[in-house]
Amino acid sequence: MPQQKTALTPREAKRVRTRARLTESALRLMAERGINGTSVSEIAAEAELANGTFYLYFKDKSEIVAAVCQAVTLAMHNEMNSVRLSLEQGSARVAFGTQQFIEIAAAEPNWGRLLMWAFSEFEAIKDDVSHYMRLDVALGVEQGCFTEPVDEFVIDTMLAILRAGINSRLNGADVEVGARAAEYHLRILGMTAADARRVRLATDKAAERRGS
Amino acid sequence: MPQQKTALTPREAKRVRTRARLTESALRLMAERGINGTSVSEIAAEAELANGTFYLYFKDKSEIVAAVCQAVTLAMHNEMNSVRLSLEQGSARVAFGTQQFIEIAAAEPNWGRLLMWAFSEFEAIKDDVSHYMRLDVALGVEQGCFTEPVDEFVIDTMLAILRAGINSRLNGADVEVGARAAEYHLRILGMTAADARRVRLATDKAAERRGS
DNA sequence: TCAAAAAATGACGGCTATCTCATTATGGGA
DNA sequence: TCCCATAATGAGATAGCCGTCATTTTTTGA
Repeated sequence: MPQQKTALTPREAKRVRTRARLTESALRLMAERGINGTSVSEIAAEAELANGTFYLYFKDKSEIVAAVCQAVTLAMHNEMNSVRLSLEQGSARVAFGTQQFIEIAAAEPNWGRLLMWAFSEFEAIKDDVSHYMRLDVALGVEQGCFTEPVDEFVIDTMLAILRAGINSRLNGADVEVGARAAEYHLRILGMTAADARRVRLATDKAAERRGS
Repeated sequence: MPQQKTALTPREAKRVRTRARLTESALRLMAERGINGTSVSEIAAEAELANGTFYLYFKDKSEIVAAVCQAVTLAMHNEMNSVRLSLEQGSARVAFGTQQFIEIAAAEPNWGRLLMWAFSEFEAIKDDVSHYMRLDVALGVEQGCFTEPVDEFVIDTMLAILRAGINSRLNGADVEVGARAAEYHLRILGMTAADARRVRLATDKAAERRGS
């Protein structure tokens, strides 16, 4: 692969750095105080820039909100994709994805907390988060793992459970809520409680074997 | 029972009427634009009152928010309590409560929409909504209907599913999402899919027999 | 009928937020 | 070295909201 890593002029590099400082500041503040609870001037101050500088990098506040939310969900998915994609059963991918998503949110609380706020204050986040979930569910349906009819309501319900799991975990709940959320997902999709547990346990082992 | 219906002086009656106009206006606007998205002056204007009049009836905005949210959850619970309390099984109460709560929210969309906003913008609503849910779940546990350990996370998950159900229903989904949410609740609580369906169907019949 | 009490008014001060723009600082390269 | 494109600044224009209060209007009941 062509390594054009630093094909950036010094000027471009500075631009990239400053922009990153803004998004990182925005992430920190928004995770703590919420999206609506964070002002542009606060973001700029946190990045040690003047208010007006912000607008050289983002058209308005909604633009940085979208950028930060997208960056976070992308980072979270990247962090689990190699293992996730190595699993061949849709049911296993659902179980792993759910558990792992919650664990990453707990390990990187700023990501998790931003997500919690975004679920309330930035509707579009749901599309980003549910994207991979939909793929995994579709795979499982194709393979006949899931009997329940899979429609929008099922996805919404799964998202709601995922959210509850992240929230519990951020508030100090035990690791096992991830496992429970994963099993709940499988049960919602039509598997028996016993099968759900079996798949989840098997997935745990497989993931451990392949995990970093 | 002593009928002291109009033991109100004319002055008191006017006060009550004006206050009601304010809460009704607040409900309408907040259901439409959200709680944070509705200003005190808008509420006053909708009630055809001046801005300052609002503050003769409520200390501040948070006070009317609490009043409206409490009134709505109370009204919703009242609307289903007679049937709900006549059911003897905790599992039946959970099934009926869930389904009915969603149906009432759909039949009275302002109530439903306010609830949706409140879930995001007025945390305390969760206590009001989950209050009866907790009682019904506890009853079921006592009766041995539910095998799953019942802790905060189960309640949070159930609330999340309830919310997803109301939301779907308000967005035009079919009545059956209520039934599905009810069955999901029972499954989360440890019942098999088959048992959940059986209980839900039996509850439907019992409720129909006793329903108004 | 009419004075006193209660209800209602709406302009206003204080605050905070967004976004603009004339101006200044910086640093890359001819 | 020093010019100039680019980056950064921060005061200010505009707007919205909250909550107050001196004033006016309405209503009651003697």
